[in-house]
Amino acid sequence: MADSNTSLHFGELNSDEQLFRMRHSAAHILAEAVLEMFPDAKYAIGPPVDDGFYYDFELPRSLTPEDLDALQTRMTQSVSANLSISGEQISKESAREIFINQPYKLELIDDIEDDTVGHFRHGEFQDLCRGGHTETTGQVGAFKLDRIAGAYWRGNENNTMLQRIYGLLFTTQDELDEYQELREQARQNDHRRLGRELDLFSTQEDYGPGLIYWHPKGARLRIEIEDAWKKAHTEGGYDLVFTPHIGRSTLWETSGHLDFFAEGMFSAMDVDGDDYYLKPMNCPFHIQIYKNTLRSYRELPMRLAELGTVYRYERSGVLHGMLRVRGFTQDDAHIICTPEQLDDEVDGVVNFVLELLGLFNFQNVSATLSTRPEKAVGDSAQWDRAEAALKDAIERAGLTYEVEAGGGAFYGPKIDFHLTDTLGRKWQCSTVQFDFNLPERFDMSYVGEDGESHRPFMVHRALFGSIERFIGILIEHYGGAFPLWLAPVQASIIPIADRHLEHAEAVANKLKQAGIRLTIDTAKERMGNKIRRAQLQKVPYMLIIGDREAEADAASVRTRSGEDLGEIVTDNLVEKLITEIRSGQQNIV
RNA sequence: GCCCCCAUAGCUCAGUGGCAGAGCGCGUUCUUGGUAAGAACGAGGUCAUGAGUUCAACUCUCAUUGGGGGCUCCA
Repeated sequence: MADSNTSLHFGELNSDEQLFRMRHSAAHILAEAVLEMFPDAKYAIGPPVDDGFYYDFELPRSLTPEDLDALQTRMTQSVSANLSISGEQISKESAREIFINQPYKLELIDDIEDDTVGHFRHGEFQDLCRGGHTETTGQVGAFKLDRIAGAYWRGNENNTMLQRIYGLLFTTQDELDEYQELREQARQNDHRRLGRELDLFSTQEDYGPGLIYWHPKGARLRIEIEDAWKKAHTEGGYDLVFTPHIGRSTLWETSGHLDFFAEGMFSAMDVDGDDYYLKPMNCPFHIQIYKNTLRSYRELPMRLAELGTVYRYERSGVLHGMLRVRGFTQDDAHIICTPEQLDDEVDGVVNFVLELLGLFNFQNVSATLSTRPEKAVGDSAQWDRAEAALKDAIERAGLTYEVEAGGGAFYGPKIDFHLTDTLGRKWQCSTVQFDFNLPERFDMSYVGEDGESHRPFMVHRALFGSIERFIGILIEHYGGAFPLWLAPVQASIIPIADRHLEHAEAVANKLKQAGIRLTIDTAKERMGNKIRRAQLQKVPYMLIIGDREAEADAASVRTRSGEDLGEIVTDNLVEKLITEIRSGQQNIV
């Protein structure tokens, strides 16, 4: 446990540490304000976070937004008083006396292993705390209480639900304002908003939450992505398959899903007296394809890939746009291989992930390696082997990664790759998971060089994770302004007057023959308005057709970034667009 | 699932215990134009659903459904 912070001065601190202390002190000041407002409040914990701080409380009533304003005002008073913040180590006994009426603090004290605990105070306020504070309450910078949320005590859903107050805090008011401004801009890129504005997808709230309807433009985006995926997989040595959407209960009994994943599955449907289930995963089906005949080591590695649509019962509170849904399509594949092939296969998958994400210009991909949990199937030698294969692959690829010790599934270790949405929330997309369970349960085998039967290794992997989630993130990533090859509408042809329609159609035909997706805006509107409409739809190119262009068999080209490329002869325009489309697609492999 | 908030036109949102509103979008007509909004007129609503309180409920209360922010979960 850290001791008092008073020996350090701000000048010696790097700014991260300084900000951390400001946020931590602000949390204390918040707790002080809450205790003034509610003398009976029970206060729990209040750490700094990425954009500020929070503190959890048990209160006699629910907080309202007005309460936040009042609390903010009280906090400001404490800041103005510029009280000195001091800390010391005290015995657990004296701590228990101080916090005699604070059950959460007492629980924390009990769990601290040292003989002494940290005790911090400013003015009348005191808190159990390991330290890391500013010297006075006047040094906390610019803050704004932001929102109220619920949070379980110690993150356990069996415990009391506390009220959490989040505050934003930055060194200066300018930085705080800037952060709030940026956050507001980020909201403009929310995929749910853009999905509606750009007519990409919808959910039908009356007819089942968490189910995505792909509108023509969203479907086009998806088709382009799936086509690229299929091409890359075919070239990458995968075999594409299709499997059923439902299976008899016997399949799910063998796979263990009815034992371990029943809560995540939709209820059974009766078919001729048997229970059938919608698939929550594709694995058991791919395994059937493998097991359909006796396999030789010569056939391995076998890589079976499918854009497999699965349905999972997700609890209502977790659904979120396209990012967490109840029906989604995994770009799933199962690699079945010999132990000798393992390292190459894992390398191949990790590189494939990076190539595919590279196609969409995702930067700063971070990985998590999750290792053996306490309850696990398979022997430890296998686990060691698999974990080493994953770790080596990730290091050879030069990725930064975190290790989540014990975070693996009971059936095998895994690597996850996370992408970040517009509001900074991380979502698991790509994943590479070993499975020591299903090969056993389904008694998978191959005949080795030695003529004996062997158990193969099996790796689950998904590059996008789910098409829905990936495209949701992708919409935010591009802010709806997709690169030309992905744009649902690549060009909008804008005739200036009705007499230019004929040439507009001639240009359209040439572009269409080259496979370019376009619309002709024939509305009885001014050109300026048509440009505006195309602009709002984030159409990459606007092709203006007037007298001059009709004369020259050309179009005046405007980009959605507002650039005027001037008049381009139609044939050259086709060439230009095709080149740009191909270069976008060929970012891959 | 849990805590809090929310639900009014296709969208974004005002509003009141006593006749339902705006902007955008949509339709019609006029306008035929040169790089982000031409004009006029018009159509759109069981104010999410169900119960309750009231002379009277879109408005207050409760429940349900759905949405949002978190928490938990995501073998």
